[in-house]
Amino acid sequence: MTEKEYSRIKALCLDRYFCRLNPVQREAVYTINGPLLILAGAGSGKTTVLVNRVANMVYFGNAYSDNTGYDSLADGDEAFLRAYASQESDDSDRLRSIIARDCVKPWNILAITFTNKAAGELRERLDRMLQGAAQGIVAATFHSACVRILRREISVLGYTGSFTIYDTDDSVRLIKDCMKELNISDKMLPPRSVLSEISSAKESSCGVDEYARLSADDYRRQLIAKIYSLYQKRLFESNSVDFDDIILLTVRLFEENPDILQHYRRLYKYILVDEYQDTNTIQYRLCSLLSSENGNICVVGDDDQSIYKFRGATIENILSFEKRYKNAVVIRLEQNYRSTQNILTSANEVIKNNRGRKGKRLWTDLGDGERVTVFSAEDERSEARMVVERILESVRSGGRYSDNAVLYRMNAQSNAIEQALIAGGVSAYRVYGGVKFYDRKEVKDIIAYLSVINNGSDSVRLKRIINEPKRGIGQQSVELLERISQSLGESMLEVMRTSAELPMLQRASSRMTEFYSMIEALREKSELLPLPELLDELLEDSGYLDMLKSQGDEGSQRLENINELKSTMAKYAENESEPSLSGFLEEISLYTDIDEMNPEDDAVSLMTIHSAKGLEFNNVFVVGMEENIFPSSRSLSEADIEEERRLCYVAITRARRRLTLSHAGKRMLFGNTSFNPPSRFLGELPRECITKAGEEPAVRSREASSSGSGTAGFRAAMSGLKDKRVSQQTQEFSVGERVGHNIFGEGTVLSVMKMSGDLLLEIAFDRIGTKRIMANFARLKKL
DNA sequence: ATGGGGCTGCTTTTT
DNA sequence: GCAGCCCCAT
Repeated sequence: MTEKEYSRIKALCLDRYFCRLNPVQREAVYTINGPLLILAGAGSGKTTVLVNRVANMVYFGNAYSDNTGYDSLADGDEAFLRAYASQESDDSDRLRSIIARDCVKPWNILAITFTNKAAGELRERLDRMLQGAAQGIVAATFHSACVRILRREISVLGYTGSFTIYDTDDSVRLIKDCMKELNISDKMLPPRSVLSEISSAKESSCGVDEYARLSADDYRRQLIAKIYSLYQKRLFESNSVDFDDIILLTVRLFEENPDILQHYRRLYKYILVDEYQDTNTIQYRLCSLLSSENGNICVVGDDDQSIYKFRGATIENILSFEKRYKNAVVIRLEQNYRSTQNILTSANEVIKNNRGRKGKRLWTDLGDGERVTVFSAEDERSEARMVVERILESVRSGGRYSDNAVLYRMNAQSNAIEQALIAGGVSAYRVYGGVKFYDRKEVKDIIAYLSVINNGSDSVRLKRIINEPKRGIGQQSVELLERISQSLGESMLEVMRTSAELPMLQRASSRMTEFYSMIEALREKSELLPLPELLDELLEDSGYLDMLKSQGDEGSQRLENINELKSTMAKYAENESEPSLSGFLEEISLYTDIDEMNPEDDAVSLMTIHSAKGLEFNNVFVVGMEENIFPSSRSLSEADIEEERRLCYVAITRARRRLTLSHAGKRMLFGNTSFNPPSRFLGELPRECITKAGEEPAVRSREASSSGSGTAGFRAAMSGLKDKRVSQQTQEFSVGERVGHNIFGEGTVLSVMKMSGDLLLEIAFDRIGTKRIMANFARLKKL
């Protein structure tokens, strides 16, 4: 057999093996070495490609491109290959044994995703496709992959392996403490914004020293630099890391320890990154550290679905992949297997208005399908009623509740929909997001107890429970205790143990040693008892159970939540080969409730568009398509608007068969009413794909304006201003009066209030909706 | 040390 | 419109 012929037959065999894929998908599957960028449009079968590509790596290795051995085929092999290619044989094991070359070992593959859910799905599909051969492949989130590395290696950075992972709430508490210690008022500098500043510094791999260096001429940044530095010191003393540290410390570990880096480079020879458009600078750096030697990095993403810029994601990573990796292969998956053409054309037309994109057009062979409905409602209540009617209609004609999803820009919008569902007799719905299970106070308290048992240095969580339930260790004592602990360089728990010997703590010492003994006893039990039993002991010994029992109905509700935590624990203990307290804490600290989504239960899904990414539904409603809502009133720059538009693109492409977009002329939100014109995105939909419906004319509804609104100056003038109750008339402007503004156009005054020598007006502009502005600043004209 | 009342604040949020 | 947080009064 000639080499050419062998190569041809071999390709036919592989094509047959991967016959469920389209040719472009197969190309991606065959490209296993070197940098590869897969631009995967929504619904283009990206996970299928990833799974098949891994299968190809493990089963066939370089078979596709490696032609060696064509001249030394065993007797019958050639006939077999021809038979296999023409579907006369199904013996893929034999195919493998003939053509496979340098197969990749499963444990040399690291697949990184963003959510636990995506990681779980990937793992499951790999298992299904590869069966036992998938053993050893690491499919994990960025965070869990890094935690795994840190647990082994972090001692070289001075932490110990049992470190605690702080969530946002813990971090804010710690920031507050630091600010108090530094005498920085939280009025001037809100702790949350300090945290987000520190977080974005970490996301662009900017450490404490570098941050301080870059802050020389900015007072605010100087303050933050001080807080950042103390915050980091306290984290270290508590043997704790925050979410961003997980990645940052891993990168630092690699950069400062070439031998460790070398080890992981040899381990993870093949790296796959899903949702690459959502990676931030530090994640990029991590990937490039790991892959720069082998160059085997495959990233999958869709620049049009990048919606997490506000969390530090930089679309640059995907846009400049080809520049960073010179020999990168780029493959575009544009065939969509999810939606009808009307939906896809709508999505294409909307996203076309963005400038910074790679450019692609989704298509399908599923046919045009129904037109997209654009519904105009009078207010949010009738909008919600319309949604419910249509859901009921779809269920009446044979659909399931779970075929339906209602998507909105922000969680606060869920209420109106929920009310209407209840009113319409639909109890089969589930609201995702909002208050999360692990955010509940009692759950956090119990987790704090467990954290202290696991890591005695964890001072933030110790402080959370030291007097919960009340045991007479008040704020005064805690502050004293903390100061002593800091000056002695010992953990608070340790100081409590020896409190009897410290004159300053004499008064509270018996209660402190008692608390110490309780924790110590529980720690000993934690080494002997199964986790759920440890939890029982904890509830008993700490007095938490008694406290809840005395709280009546609310207490028993809380106890129920704790029991739910207990069953999560039991489940964990069952599934894990070596269950441990620290393992459990780690798992739940990296867990969110959208992971809970259960395709089994037949319920309407209510969620933000952000949470809907990656999901699909037959029948999708996007409500609140209004200026100032979607796009949000906070998005003023063109870049912000583009991100909103991508969000709109994500929303549209969730729909498989039917899509309804709606807006309300009048909406009650956060306790006041606003009149907003339809979203500009509605105006970008192609006429031939939509049907208009609804209760026009809503109050003051006009054509969507597509012009950008506002300027940096106005943004500055408006930021930080808060609306207080609707107030009485003042001498200059009165409610109901018509006014003109040189940028926003004409509008009606909704409310007026005095504010620092000026007037804060709330005005419903005809063209761009309700805005709050300062009268003097805005140079309003009376009409 | 604790409990209640008023004031603030508020997109989105993979981990 | 609501919840969480801070402060104050007890």
